[in-house]
Amino acid sequence: MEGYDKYAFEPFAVTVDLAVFTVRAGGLQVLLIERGQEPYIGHWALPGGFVLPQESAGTAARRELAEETGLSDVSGLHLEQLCTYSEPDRDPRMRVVSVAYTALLPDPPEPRGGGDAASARWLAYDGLGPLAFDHDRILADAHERVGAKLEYTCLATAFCPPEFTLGELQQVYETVWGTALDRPNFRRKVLATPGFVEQIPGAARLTGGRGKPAALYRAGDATALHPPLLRPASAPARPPSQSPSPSSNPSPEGRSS
Amino acid sequence: MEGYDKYAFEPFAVTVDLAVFTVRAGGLQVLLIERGQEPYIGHWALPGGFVLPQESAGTAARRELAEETGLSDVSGLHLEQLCTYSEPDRDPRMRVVSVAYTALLPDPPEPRGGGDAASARWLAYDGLGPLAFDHDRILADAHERVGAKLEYTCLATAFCPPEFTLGELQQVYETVWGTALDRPNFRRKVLATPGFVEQIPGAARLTGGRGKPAALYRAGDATALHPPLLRPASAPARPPSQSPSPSSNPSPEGRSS
DNA sequence: CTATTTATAGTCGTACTGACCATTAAGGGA
DNA sequence: TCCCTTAATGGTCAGTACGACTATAAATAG
Repeated sequence: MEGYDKYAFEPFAVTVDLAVFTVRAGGLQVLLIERGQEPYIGHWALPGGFVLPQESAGTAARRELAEETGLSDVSGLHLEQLCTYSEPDRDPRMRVVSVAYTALLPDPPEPRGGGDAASARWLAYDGLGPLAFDHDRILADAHERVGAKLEYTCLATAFCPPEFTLGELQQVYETVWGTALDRPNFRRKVLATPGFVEQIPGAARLTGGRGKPAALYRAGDATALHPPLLRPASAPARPPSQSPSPSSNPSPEGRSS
Repeated sequence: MEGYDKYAFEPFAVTVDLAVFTVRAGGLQVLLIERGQEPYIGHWALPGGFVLPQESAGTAARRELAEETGLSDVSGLHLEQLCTYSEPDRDPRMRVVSVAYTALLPDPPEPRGGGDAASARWLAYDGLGPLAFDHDRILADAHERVGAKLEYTCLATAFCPPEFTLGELQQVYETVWGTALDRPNFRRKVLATPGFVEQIPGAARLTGGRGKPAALYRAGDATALHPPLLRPASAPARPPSQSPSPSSNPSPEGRSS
């Protein structure tokens, strides 16, 4: 911070990029926009935009989240700073430093074309083609972060609507991790963690028609999971197959995919 | 990323700030510089500086680390991006977005006055007065991050010299967490984790004169701790008393201390 | 009515952990 | 020299957590 007058500094453009996840149709989906201009015209990219002069990056991220999803109230959603990407050549047009955020949505609406998004859509995380800029890497980092936070926080309820069954909560874990979990054991663990979920007395939901009705739960007030709910060491292969996260090294520097 | 021509954007200055920790004299110490000009003249601040036009934030952080510590080779040191701080008013002079990094050093030298640091010094983490800008918050976030990563990674060896005893390794945990740990249990846990440490055959070190000589160990090649080594729920009070982390909310937005 | 599906309840053995106790090997002081 | 202190090391034991598994209940599909 010393030496404002000793070092010349170059102005940077500062943007936010959003990796917005949801669990729908039994799979993990990501909100993406299709680029309508060069560079990377026709490629999918993460939604995002410039940080305005009077707002913080977090404020900008929440504003963009509202614009891109079309949701009128995004104040209750989970939004978390992921990492900042600053490779000098990550945007061929100019020097852009981007602060990436991750958001989790329960049961999202189809995105409207509002904001500056040409055409925003929910796409399955698996089998995504190459994204624009370094967004492959950002998305992989975001996926890894979300998967890790499911282990030791109560974050999974952020993917669920206000009332949910334990089966739906388990599907969140299975979808993000790409692994199958033992249902009785999962249930035992969740219920043994105070404040993770609380049962709604007398309520039950028919599970898509078949099977015994499941009790409904609300998110509790706990935020941490002690002890954590660790994902199995090796993924025992689940129906919606999951590509293993390509970023084994979480360091954000050193490469621009 | 769409709409470069629709939104006007204001240029930002982009800097890096470093929270550099070491364990010395039985306490946690931080590398700080004393500000020689307004604002916050006379206050202590985290070392840092501008990101240069042709470098990434990570490159800038490593360059600043070498300049401020006076170390000739910082390539092997642990350096990790922490968070980006972007409150519009965090620097009264201009709009500065700062990418914060955390570094861990074993047995560091006294900092020379090189680089642009007026006077850099190692200060005890406990009992620090208010720092310049929002550096109190950055430092608290860094401390919390380091403490958390000790739980589920093998990061603790980054605080230790190439050869160390298990007692020294335990002191790292106790110093960062501010809690006392049971020595036999700690030993059992560390040795039961494959690749955490490996014994140097036949080597032993006299522990400051008194007591049985301790075996020497090297850092292993493992990076993760499965299962994790969780810190005790409540801190059972250790000699170097530790101020509980003032940032219970890890979100980096919303306030500028 | 029967098979199927899903939720829920419980069992059992292993692994891990926290709280201890015991032994070994060094130095310091009377 | 003998004994005490200090620190490393080795071990026990019980409680908890967890993975694998079996069993029962309550709904629908045919």
